[in-house]
Amino acid sequence: MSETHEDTNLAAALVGLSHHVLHLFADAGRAHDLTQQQAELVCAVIVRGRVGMSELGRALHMEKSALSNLVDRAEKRDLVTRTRDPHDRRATWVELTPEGARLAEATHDDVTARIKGLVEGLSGQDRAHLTGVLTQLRDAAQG
Amino acid sequence: MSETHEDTNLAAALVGLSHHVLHLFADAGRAHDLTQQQAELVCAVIVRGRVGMSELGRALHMEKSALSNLVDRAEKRDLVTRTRDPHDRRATWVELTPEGARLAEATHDDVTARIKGLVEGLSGQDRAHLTGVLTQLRDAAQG
DNA sequence: TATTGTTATACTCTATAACTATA
DNA sequence: TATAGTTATAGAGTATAACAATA
Repeated sequence: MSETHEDTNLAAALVGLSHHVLHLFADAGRAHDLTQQQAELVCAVIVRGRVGMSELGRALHMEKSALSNLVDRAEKRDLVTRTRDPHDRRATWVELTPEGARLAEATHDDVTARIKGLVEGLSGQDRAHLTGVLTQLRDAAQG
Repeated sequence: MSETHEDTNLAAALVGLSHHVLHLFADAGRAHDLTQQQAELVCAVIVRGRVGMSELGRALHMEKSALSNLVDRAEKRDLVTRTRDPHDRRATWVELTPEGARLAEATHDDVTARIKGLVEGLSGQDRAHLTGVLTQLRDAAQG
């Protein structure tokens, strides 16, 4: 197999797997009456503790206006709260409510468990290697 | 690092990377005035040649009604056509129009190129290993 | 009866651009 | 001037359920 052809296979496998992984948020969220985007939002907040709108936009790859709307709806559903940063009054911090934290934890655990189930067919060596490579790729992508 | 902790890292890296990969469709599509979902649709069709609604729904992880709406809009924009299967008149085949095929090829090439750019920092050995593992995971996920 | 797909309804999500407030 | 975020508008995407047609 040529290198180019193999890269094409790599790309196809990565795209198919990415679809599957993000769909896990839809599945896990549905169990708690959260949309996929709401599930991604609360999981992104819980792993960061407290997070600004800009960082959240980068993490979720959303325009600031789309994120503002998403946070609006999440706030109405008592999942998150907004607070102003007193040191830079332009900035907003997003935090989970107790209810949001409860759903976020359940959803995050569910997604993580599903991913663990997905990779359990791999050898420990393959998993360790995969973790290193994926981390490197993700950091390169976000860098 | 414990195995459990390492699996958590694996899950986090996979989620972050999946976000990035699917966002490539949004970027690549925008260059041709396609939404992310339209870009995913025409790319899914071009790699399959001609495809039924059910298979498309599985590939894109969409409910049949959502897919029906997406294909409606794509048909209005002259990206795809629907034809009835004469052997099973319940079934519908989706094909690309010449215009749809042109945009699909450009978008697919663009996404593939971006993914190749992403993995070019890896050694040939790491890439080959990654291709094997990702293919295995994708097939397990879709199986 | 089961399957394939569409339609109806009511939301949620998103992009673009114009806007406010703060730095 | 630049940055952080919101609002307005209009359209795209989605889930649920009810529906029609075919197998």
